[in-house]
Amino acid sequence: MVATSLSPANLILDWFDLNQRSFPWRATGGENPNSYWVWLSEIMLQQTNTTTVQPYFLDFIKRWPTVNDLASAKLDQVLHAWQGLGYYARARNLHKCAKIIVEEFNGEFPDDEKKLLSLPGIGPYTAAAISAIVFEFNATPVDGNVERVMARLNNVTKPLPLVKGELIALAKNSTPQKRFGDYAQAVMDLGATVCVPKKPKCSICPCKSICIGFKAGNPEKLPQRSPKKALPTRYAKIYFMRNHQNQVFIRRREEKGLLGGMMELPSTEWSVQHFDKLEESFLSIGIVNWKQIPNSVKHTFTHFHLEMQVYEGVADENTDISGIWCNLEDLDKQAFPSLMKKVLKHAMSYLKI
DNA sequence: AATGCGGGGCT
DNA sequence: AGCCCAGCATT
Repeated sequence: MVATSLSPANLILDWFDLNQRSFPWRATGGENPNSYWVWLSEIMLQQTNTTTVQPYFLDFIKRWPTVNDLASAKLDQVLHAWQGLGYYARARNLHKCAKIIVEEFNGEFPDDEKKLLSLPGIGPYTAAAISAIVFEFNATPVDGNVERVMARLNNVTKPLPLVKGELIALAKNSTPQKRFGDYAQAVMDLGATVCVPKKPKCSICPCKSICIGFKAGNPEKLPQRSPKKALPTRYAKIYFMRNHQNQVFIRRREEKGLLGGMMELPSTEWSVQHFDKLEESFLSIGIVNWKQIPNSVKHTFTHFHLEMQVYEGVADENTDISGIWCNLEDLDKQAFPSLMKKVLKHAMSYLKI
């Protein structure tokens, strides 16, 4: 049946069979996927590349081989292991979800897409991915890869996010009535290795003959996106404060919001006002002789740039603010986000410690 | 529907 | 410097 074998789904599945990629979370041969591994990897892979995820994944399953082990861990241990991976709400929800799986689902992930969707950190994409990959349900996970492949195959030229619903419908309609897990991974693999955002490799694409976007001539322009706003810049002064025992003052950020639950050095407000307009409350809390460290630390978040001037000083014995005095050699045991690692490196490099 | 939420690896 | 990414939660 030529018409069937030339369907996009069959072309993609045939390509997948010849181009299997190996990942530590992916089942090989005939073995069943490990639901804990699939779930953990899918959470890590939200907005994050496989190359970035792989070492974190291996570290996690070594520390916590089962969902029961993860549920028994302290949140701070999980945040520490997650440090550098970003989107820290994922780590908090991961831990919360593990506890629910153990306490309410007897340690087993529910074989029900709606129940999966109700769990913290699991949205439409992840619920569909687990349903298809672990349970072989008829589910269609739609991520950025799938959106791009669908937009090009069907030459959808209207911009995201306007056409998101349309792309989801196209993805569902092209899902074959077989091999749901393989197909879900096949489309994403195609998007990650062939139908890539820049300079797609159409010459080796299994769908070249049926791709309307390719036929139209500019698949690399798809999907279109609505223009984004320029990021504002915020400024702050941040304080590398030691005491006479040569300990560093650190504290924990609030559980919610930006870098929630992670450790930080104290700083002024992160203000759109420039440095010279910033309040300098830390200059008056019993510190002698703050010195500004030359240059600044720059960092970019999802929605703003941040530029920080770093100050160093030694606190007198009466300094009384809320936080932790941390030994220098214990700093790497703390759950610092990348920004704080940059600041620490900047200060300690300057101070030669 | 819009916004907040990291960080790294491309070009 | 801008782009993208195996998205979710909140409002």
